[in-house]
Amino acid sequence: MLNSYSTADKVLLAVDCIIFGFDEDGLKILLIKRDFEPEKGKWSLMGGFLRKEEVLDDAAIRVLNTYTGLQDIYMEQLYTYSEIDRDPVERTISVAYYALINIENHNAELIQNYHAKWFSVSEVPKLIFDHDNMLSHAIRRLRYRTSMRPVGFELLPEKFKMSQLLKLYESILDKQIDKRNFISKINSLDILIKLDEKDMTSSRKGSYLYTFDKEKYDAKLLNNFALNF
Amino acid sequence: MLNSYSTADKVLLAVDCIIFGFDEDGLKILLIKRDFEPEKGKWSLMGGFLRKEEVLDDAAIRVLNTYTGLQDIYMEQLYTYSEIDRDPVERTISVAYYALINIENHNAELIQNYHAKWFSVSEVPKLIFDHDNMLSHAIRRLRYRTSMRPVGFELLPEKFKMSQLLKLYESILDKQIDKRNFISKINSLDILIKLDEKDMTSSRKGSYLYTFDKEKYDAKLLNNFALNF
DNA sequence: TCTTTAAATGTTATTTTAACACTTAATTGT
DNA sequence: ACAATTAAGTGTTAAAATAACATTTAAAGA
Repeated sequence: MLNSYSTADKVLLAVDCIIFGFDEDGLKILLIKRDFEPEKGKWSLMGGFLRKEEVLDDAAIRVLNTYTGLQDIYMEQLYTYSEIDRDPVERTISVAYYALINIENHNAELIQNYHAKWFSVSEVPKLIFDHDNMLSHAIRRLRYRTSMRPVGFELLPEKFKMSQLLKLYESILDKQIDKRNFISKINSLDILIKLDEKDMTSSRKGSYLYTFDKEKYDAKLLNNFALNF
Repeated sequence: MLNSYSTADKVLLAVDCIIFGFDEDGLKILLIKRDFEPEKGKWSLMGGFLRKEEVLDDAAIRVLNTYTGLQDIYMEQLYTYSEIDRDPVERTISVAYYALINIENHNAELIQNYHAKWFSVSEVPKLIFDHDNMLSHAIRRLRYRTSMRPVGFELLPEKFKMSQLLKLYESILDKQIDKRNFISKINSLDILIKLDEKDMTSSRKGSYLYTFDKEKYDAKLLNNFALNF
């Protein structure tokens, strides 16, 4: 019988979070060293089980908050993974989410307690279970998102240099982008505010700082466009 | 405690299938009239519960096969829905899949047994639970897919007219497309084989039939491209 | 004042896209 | 037989977007 609630099997549902950050070294993800069996001591995404009275989005937020102390974070559901033996302990279905966070804003203490560490996406160690698979899926999704919607507000500090934004796009798309073409395309989106302020730390000339125009940025987030670098 | 398998809640996991088809009237979806409570008699997507020993993809395939008799169908996981009260009987998380099928190939008898019916996407009745939401999500996804990868092989009969392919694109994207521009773009993809055969049923002049070059089609399916109509 | 360093800035050729209308092949009706 | 009908088939051009490319500038430090 297809549709009997009472006889249907129940399963464990987990959420796992792929947490992206960005700093001067490029695109990073946050991993934790598992402190329980199985695979204790191995690197892993941050995860937890869904609770009965909780929706998946909230479970993902809770997991992220538990490990990083962060709230109000950009998250998106990625995919649901259900291979029978993906978790060797017990059949567990996992819904993956990815988050974009500003590395400067996270709670370093919490991260230390959980033995968490930022890794460059190009230098990620072998992860437990099917987390490698989730990560590569998340990177593909982030690349796609970057070509269809603006990115940066979630990952950069409030004030940033154009060269930082360029580097962010280059690390996400994993390719070189012509500086002049990049600037004119970004400017055509009309989502940046150029400040009078300069950052003098990185060059003698100094470079202007920018912020995102949050309203225009959010408007662009809603309507997909194609931005080809 | 975040990670205790033994104390974590278990939940019911369902799959629901959004089944797209295409005929002379345009893009359609297959719905069933529920023959059990709750919401008996209302229109609904096809669904079923995940079994303990089954992966989600297989559950979606099983549900589709049960209602249509079809096998070897193009399906993609869409999204996982977890609102607390989305199913009034019991907390149920549902993983939605969408399928593209050739209407001509389905098993009409099975569909009759289950009181299934094809609806034009523009004339879909109110659906149970959050199925309306799933459907609009699926349409968005299908539109996106259509702009990034070829579509048609899964939905059209083996031999088809160029005008059918055009109409398929127009119904998916819900807009008029210039015939000449369409043909030159489709030809530039190099996925069609023009047959010597003509279909004489629709016009005095007759129109050439085409098939997809399956190998080239599948190759394009893997690498996203942007096709702007 | 000369050197150094990253920042800032525009132009042009190429490619892609969008807009647009007439001819053709065959059948049907007179 | 020929005129009318119907959907099929076919190219050109203007506009827009993209990609390629190099020099100048502002300030600090030697």
